[in-house]
Order: sequence, then C-alpha cells, then structure tokens
Amino acid sequence: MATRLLLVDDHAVVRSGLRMLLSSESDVEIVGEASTAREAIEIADAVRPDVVLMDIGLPDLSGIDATREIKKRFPDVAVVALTIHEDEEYFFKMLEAGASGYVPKRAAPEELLTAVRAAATGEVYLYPSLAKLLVTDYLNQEHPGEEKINLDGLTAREREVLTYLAEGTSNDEIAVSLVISPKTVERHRENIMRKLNLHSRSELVRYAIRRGIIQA
Amino acid sequence: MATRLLLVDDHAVVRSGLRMLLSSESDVEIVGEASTAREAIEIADAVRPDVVLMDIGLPDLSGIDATREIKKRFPDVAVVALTIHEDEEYFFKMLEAGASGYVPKRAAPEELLTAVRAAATGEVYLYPSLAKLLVTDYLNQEHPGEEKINLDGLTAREREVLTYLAEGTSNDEIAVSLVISPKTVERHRENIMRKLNLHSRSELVRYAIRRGIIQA
DNA sequence: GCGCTTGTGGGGCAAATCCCCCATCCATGA
DNA sequence: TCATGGATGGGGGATTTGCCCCACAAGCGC
Repeated sequence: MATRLLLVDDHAVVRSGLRMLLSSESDVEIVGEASTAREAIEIADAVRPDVVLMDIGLPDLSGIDATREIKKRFPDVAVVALTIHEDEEYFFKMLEAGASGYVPKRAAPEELLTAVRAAATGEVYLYPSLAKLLVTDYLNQEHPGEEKINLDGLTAREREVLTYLAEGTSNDEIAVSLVISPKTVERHRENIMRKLNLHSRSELVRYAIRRGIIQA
Repeated sequence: MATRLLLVDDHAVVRSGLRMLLSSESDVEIVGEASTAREAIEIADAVRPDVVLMDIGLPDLSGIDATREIKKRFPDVAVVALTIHEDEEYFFKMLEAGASGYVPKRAAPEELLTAVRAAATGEVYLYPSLAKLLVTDYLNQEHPGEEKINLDGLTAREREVLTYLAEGTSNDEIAVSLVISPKTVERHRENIMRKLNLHSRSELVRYAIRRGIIQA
C-alpha cells in the first residue's frame, strides 16, 4: 500500500517540484496539497494522509502550530518537516509539536524519501545535523531518572514558593502567607519559571503535579 | 488460527470490497456474508464467527438491534460496527448493544483490520474521534457522585474548550485551533469557570487533571 | 577582600486574564 | 409559535501575569 502524502507549502512551485519528485515513486501517492496551515489541517482531516510534508514558513500559522494541531486531532498522521530552517529552535519546537521527521530543503531527494517512508511506518527520520542536536541535548540531560536536577536548580525558598504557585495561589496571597512583598514573590516566580523553562501558571501547575510536588 | 469473520452489509458492492480487502490478510477468514439483520443473526447462529463486521443501516432491523440480538444469543461472538455514522447517538447505542469496536467507513483499512484483530482477541477498538467521546462520557459519570453534576453541566463545546484550557493553552491559541473568535473562547471559559466554580486557569488545570480530562 | 548566590524589594509595561455588559443566529422543544 | 438554551461575537475595565530593568544586605567560598 502506497504511502498517502499531503504536501504543505505556500509556494506552488515547490509543491510542483515535490510532486514531480515524489509521485514518481511507486510507494508514494500524493493525496492532497495545501498552501496554508489552516488548509493543511482541513485537508488532513478530509483525506487522512499517512504523512504530511510540512513547510514551516506558512502565511497564516506556522507549520509548527499546524503540526501541533494535526497531531492533536489526527495522532495517526505523521508529519515530516521540510523546511529551509536548520536552527535548533525550530527543530526542537517541531519535535515537541509531534513531528516524525525533519528534513532541510537542501537535503538530497533520497533523504526526503527516506524520511517519508520512515514516517509512514511509525519511525522517525532526522537529518543528520539535526539528529546530532537531539543527541547532544539528550546527553546533557543525564536521564538516570534525574528530572530532579531541574528541581535541584531551585533554591529552598523557590521550592517553597513553587508549592504555593502550583496550588493556584496568587502572588498577593503567597506574599501574605510568607510575609514578604508581592514583588518578591513575583521575583521568585520569575526565577522558577526561567529555571524550569515554563511560561505560565498553568504549565507550572501541570509540572508540579507531574513531579508530585503537589497532588492533583 | 485465522479470525473467522462474518460480513454484514446490505450493499453487495461493499461486501465485495471488504472481502477483497480482508481476505488478503492471512489471519482473517471470511466465513459468511449477510445483507439483512435477520440473515446476520441466522448465519451467526449457523457459522459462529469470531467477529461480525456490522453495518448499521440495514433494510429490516438496524445493525444495532442485530448486534444486541447476536450478543444476547451468542455472547462469545464479537461485533465490530462499520458504518458511515459517526455521531454520538449511534456510537453509544452500538456500545450499549455490545459492540467490541466501532469504525467509520472513512477510516483507513488498517484501522479496520486493527479493529477486527482487537475484537478477535477480546479487546476493543474504537475510532479515535469516537473513543474520545467515550472517554469524555466516562469521565462525566461515576465518581463520588457529586462532581459529576458539575461536568455534566458543561456543553460539548465547553468540554472541548476545557481540554485546551487545561493544557495551558491561551485564549488566542484556542481561538486559532477551533477557528472561532478569541472572544468566544473567552465566553466559553467564563461559562466553564462559573459552572465548575473555578476562578483561575491554575485551578482549572488541577481540576482537569484530577478528573482525568488531561494527563498531568 | 572579592565575587558569587540568595533573598529581599522597587518600577515599568505589554499582554493576558477575569468578570461584567450586550447582541445575533439557530436548533430544539414545550 | 414562542421560549429556551447553545454557540457565536463585541465592548469595557479592573486585575494579574509575565518579563524586563534596577538595588541592597547577608552569607559563603576562594
């Protein structure tokens, strides 16, 4: 059974090129094209491709957002990023969004095919230079269960504030409880969020529950 | 041992297609076909299949009734619904009738196979969009009774928005995902919080995790 | 001592949140 | 047919968040 593919790129020329390149492969069938993120989501819904080939720079939403949405709504649809961007940020964001592959546009056609085929079988293809980023990142995490390391990055006072934050307490309420200025609470909150790479109280609550810092 | 399958659909063409699709699988053996509900029950009695692939729209009785009857008389026979209907009502009725799977006809062939294989081993395959309905429904009931009322007070749309909110998604992002105005998202959020007696996103995240609406 | 971290605060600002008000459209049911 | 509820959206405003800038005192290590 051929891999059913959806092409997403805002440049018709690029899509045409990809179509030329890919449709000559007997195990690949292009079942749709989209030029915007919203369109991509719609068409993915309609045709349920096996794999979506997703550009990142799209006119409405980023391909990252589109990927997130697609993975959320159709988890079985694999998304392969095909983009000019090779920097760390886009790469990791795309992975977090659920991409099953990441190929820079400068890659050889064979590599794109490899990525598509891998994605179709539930595997993941990463362009070597980017795979290296991932490996590096992994090695930096010393995973022997040590998510704790992040927590250790917090000072005692910060951990204390964290428990309040996690329970949904507002800055002012925490300030009253700890008998410090709301501004200091705010200060601690900033430090906590930066250290844990969180960006909202909601994320923080979820994080704290995951870590067992508080009970759900 | 191959899974012995009974196909029930009033369209001969559909049965043929299914036969083509399924009989190519070495672990599936089609042992009968029926075009009406009564016929399905008769043949089920005669051949005792492992799995019945059941359409809902049948000329005499509905596939739901047929399923109910088959499960009553031959509890060991698994029934998988294969239908164009994706609405809540048919889905739940089919489950109540004893179906072991529910696959919309638009699903990928692999999903149908997955469903058949799951049913054959006593498991249950539900098409993701429908499985979600079930989970939501499940979460709404049972439990120490009293919070149930709260969640039940939410409309379907509100529950949908709730899942986004619980994941820490901002109003604007939710608006993009649901293709509605941020103001409407805001409106839903207000209603949700009032109904659940919550007063911040943090409380909402915790609540949602406690209720299993999202994973921590 | 000097540098560093920690804990404590302040000011500012854009954005988001939270909570009201209002309206329209539509489907469903009494 | 009319009422109701659900979904959609707009306006406004008070408050909170989130993220910068800054300072200063205490303690600790080198």
